[in-house]
Amino acid sequence: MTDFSDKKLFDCTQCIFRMYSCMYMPEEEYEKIRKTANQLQFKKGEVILKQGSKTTHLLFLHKGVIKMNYENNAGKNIILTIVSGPKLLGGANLFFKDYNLFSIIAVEDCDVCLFDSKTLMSLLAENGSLLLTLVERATEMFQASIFNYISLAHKQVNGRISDILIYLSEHVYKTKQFILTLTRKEIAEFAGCSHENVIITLSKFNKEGIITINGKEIIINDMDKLQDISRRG
Amino acid sequence: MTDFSDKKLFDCTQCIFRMYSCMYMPEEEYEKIRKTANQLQFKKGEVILKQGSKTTHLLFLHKGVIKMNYENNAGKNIILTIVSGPKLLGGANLFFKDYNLFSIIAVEDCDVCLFDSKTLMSLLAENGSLLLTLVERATEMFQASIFNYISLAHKQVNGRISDILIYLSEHVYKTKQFILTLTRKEIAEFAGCSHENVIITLSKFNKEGIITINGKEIIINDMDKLQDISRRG
DNA sequence: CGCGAGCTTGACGTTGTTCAACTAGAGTGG
DNA sequence: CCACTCTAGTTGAACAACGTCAAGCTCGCG
Repeated sequence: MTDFSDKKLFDCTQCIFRMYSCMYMPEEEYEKIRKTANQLQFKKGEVILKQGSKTTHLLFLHKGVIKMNYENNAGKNIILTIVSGPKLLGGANLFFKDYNLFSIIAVEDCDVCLFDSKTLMSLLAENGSLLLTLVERATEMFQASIFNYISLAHKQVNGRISDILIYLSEHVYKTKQFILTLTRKEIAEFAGCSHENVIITLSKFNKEGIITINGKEIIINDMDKLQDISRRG
Repeated sequence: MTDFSDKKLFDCTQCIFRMYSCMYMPEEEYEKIRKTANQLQFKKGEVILKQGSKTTHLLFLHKGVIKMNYENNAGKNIILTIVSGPKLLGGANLFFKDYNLFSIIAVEDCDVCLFDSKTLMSLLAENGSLLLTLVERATEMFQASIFNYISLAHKQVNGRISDILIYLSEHVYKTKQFILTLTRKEIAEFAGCSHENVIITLSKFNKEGIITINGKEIIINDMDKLQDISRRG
């Protein structure tokens, strides 16, 4: 984690969070929030918000990829979702609990802004339109979570891995040819199966020509077939 | 579905939704919402909100038990969660999409109030504190959904059925001895397994004395053991 | 009485986990 | 510069978990 305190890592005038805010509140009001902001850079693997800690901050992910990780009481890791910036995070916790239900961990190097949630909430209580917008954005992860849930509940590993490949391609890396920054073990934690099973399934897809694997690089050759496998389960 | 139009089925002054509302807005404002309200009774099995239909209403469940049901494109039903009143529902969809992501179906006879969402939203935009409260209540289902997701992802059927029994006992029927209004098939759709497997697991728990089954009635004898099975997966 | 829906049980095959062994690459220290 | 270790990836075999199928059972209802 790197903190440059007074120095600004990224330009606040370009910030999407600011854009939302200033649609609904005067610049001076936004300044109150911005003053509580803390620009940070996280390296791959670093914990941004820790499960169980107090929810003192709302988090805006400018750039990079994170995983939402839940560690159960048996010490097993479960990946709830993978998200790439720019996106508002942590609102999930904000409306529920005074502690984080899960950890947010950098999967790639990330640029992040932390906002003091108390200041923000007090402003939001007086500005319903902004709150509505933020709630809409912040709860996006829940929708992803529900569809993951459906995928896990009624599909076997073939279908789940297909779902994950499609999701990564469309929502995280935003291209059909990407460098997989997740390990096989992490994919297993996302798919809810053993890492051996991930390997077997991926190399099966590779042999069948649906995808091409070059080390860490994955190319999706036949998106239709992948979607077909996903549909069948 | 029964609609008495002018007649009032239940007393609005006792309504929890009204209680929330009037904490933050004058009675006259609340009256605007109440005028759009539609008191309805649904019988077991009736669809209250249909998946895919427009989200024109927010739903307040006064009394009864409902299931949130997702039908996938293969025609399979998946139960996202089971909820008993009094509870605010449909907020989930409200903040995402202009159509319902899933159906809400009565599992027991239900007393329900439907509110026009446009009227409500316009009032909410000017009343952040109420909105915050509603968001907190309405998004409760997401938290349940996440924990179901975790349960499904990394537990086998023993653990999942335990989770469901604990959940039903603590959050739906609110007692350790209850009449199961769900069929074995519905439990299977909730747990993500075959209905035969539900039966086998339940009768195993019965033989081991953890629960007692008398037809539709279930008594949880050993909650600790159930929680232990849930923990181990 | 007969019918259908929900429930139950056992046999059997498929799917997925676990375990163990092996390979390759990256980092470390003598 | 090489041996050592650690991590990630890979593969196959044995075994357990789970779904599917088929049959029979009970209960409520027309």
